[in-house]
Amino acid sequence: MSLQLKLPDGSVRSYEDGATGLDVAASIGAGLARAAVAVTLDGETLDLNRPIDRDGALSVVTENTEEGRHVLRHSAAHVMAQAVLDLYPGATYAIGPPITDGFYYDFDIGRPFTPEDLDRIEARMQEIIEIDQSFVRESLSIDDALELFADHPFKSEIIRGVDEAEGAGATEVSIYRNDSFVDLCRGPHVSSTGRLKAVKLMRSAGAYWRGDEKNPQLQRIYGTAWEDRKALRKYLNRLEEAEKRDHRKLGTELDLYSFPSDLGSGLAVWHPKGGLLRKEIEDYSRRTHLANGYEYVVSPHVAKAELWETSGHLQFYAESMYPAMELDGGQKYYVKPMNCPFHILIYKSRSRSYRELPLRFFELGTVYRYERSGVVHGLLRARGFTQDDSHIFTTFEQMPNELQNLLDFVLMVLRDFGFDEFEAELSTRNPEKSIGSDELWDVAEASLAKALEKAELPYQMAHGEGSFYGPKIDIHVKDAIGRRWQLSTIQLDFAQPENFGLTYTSSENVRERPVMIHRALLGSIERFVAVLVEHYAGAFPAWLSPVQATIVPVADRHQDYAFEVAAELKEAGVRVEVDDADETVGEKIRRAITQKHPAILVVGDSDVEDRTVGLRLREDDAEQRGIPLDEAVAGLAERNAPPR
RNA sequence: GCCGGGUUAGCUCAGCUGGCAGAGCAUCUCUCUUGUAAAGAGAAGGUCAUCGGUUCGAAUCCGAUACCCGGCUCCA
Repeated sequence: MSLQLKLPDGSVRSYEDGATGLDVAASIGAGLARAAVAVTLDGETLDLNRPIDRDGALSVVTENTEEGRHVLRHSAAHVMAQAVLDLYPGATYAIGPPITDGFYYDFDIGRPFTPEDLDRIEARMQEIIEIDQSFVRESLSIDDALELFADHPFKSEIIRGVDEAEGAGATEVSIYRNDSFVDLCRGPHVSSTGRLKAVKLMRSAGAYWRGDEKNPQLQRIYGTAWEDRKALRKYLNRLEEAEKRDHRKLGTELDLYSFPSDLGSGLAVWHPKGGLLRKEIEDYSRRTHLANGYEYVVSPHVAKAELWETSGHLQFYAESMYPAMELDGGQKYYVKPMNCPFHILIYKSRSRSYRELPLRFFELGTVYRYERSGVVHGLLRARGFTQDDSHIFTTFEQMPNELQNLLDFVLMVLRDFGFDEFEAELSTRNPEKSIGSDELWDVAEASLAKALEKAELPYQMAHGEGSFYGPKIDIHVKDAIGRRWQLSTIQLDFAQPENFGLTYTSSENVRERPVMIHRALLGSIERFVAVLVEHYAGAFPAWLSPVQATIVPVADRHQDYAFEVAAELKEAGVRVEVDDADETVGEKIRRAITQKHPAILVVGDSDVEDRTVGLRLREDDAEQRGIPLDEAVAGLAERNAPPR
């Protein structure tokens, strides 16, 4: 009997019975065999040294692919657990999966790991790697496995979980041994520890068993593993680059905003430069909404408890709300965590006709949410923030078209801010807990999906992840260094129109219930600014730059002319600064560059005489001399114009 | 909220086992009058986060509080 394996290039090759993945890889090429860490057979990943027991489509997983690194990292996690169990008798281990860019393992050791512990563990791991122990797979019955892991309660719990989840069919689990270390594991693994060429432990942290804070807290160690030292170094450089772009750091360096501790956790103040950046974003937002059929509304920051009872927030959302203020003889008021009830009240302020729908109320609404103290994170997760929030009230029939237009609008806005890679997530009904008719949900989900397809937006389904009151789309952008950020959200709501008894009069003169769409495009201005700062590393497009041009007089005698140039630029709408400090030209240029100003104008003797400027643009990194002032002003004014 | 780490000048950070609080940059003053990434000199700047404790003596040790940072969502 021979084995028929179909390779990715479409060819079918025959192999001896009992051939392993490594044999197949070697038959294709020695280089491939060296780089191989596993194979996939009809989608199932197998160890390289596992005999292939059936015909199928086979491909070789190499170590420099995401899938291959997954295998490396999984094996590295085992080696780390082995090192910890070696070094700390009495420690017990929980789970250790590969994750994006690395791996972790959770331990119960009775105390936290210190940085010195990590050094020791990493050193021990190196020893294990150098010994080059083989990973050996075995299958065990559930009962045998329970016996083997009798001293390790977390493992036992997992085994019992496998037993229940897979029902009568699954009576076996697999384990992997290397030397005396044994771990419950589905695999696959590299053939031996020597394959781990670039492993580094990153940090330790507390983590709850199965992520649930009611469970005991374990000690987690995060590490990373790559196919070679070079790839590891590249990853570490990437982390460094991300750190340089950190919006909290750049916010201080560029004097945009700060988080005074006297204010309280999660609350920011915006300095003049940050204020300007923010104003540009807000102006753009108002402008484009007004140009796209939205009506601008304004609502207060507090409202009576009854409003939040009607909306259901006090019932479902109370722990994220700032506590009540009591006044007027016991009347309770809450600071708003959301803007929707106010827009609903505007809708309800008079009777509505089908002729006015869809109604689109837009507001830059500032809300306050009591985020748990451990999760606030600069502007990305704050306790007070302003949403570019809108609520659209539409008939059921109009909904598909409205969603289509909305999605186009979202993408236009995100593109205007310099994002061009998007990904969406469509969250659908959870039948266990949701309100509204099947028809409502089906049409809504189909409309969302159709809108995504028409906009040619790649999307993933998040089945059952919709909230109880409606399905939603979240839109993620990819930034300049490849990170994903969730920004926009479009959320259908079948509950609030019901809660507030919203109606409109149809063409047949009957009362109908509108559908409500919540949506925020930038998300929150705060979070959006944070993402912009990190995306551009502080070097914003000219239209968003707080300072659009710096004028550098060469000597004191050029200052009058410098201010004249500044006045002309200001006249043309350019945000300009004159750096008249008692410093050298080089120093002033350096300051402007460090502050990421998009244009620097140097003026000296010849410029005063000829009414010209020396111009240095951020992207050119070289100066042009003797540009006529009129030309420079017109050029800068044009370059600084917002996208619309 | 929980686990761990942290908070020293506007910023970045030194300050060892308790014994007179420091540097660089920024700021201010003076000199220099400058043509594309840091001119020179001097000065000023601190309740060592806050409150309490231990001690002859606390930035340093202990406790509480506030704030910050890393995690707690990748599932054998």
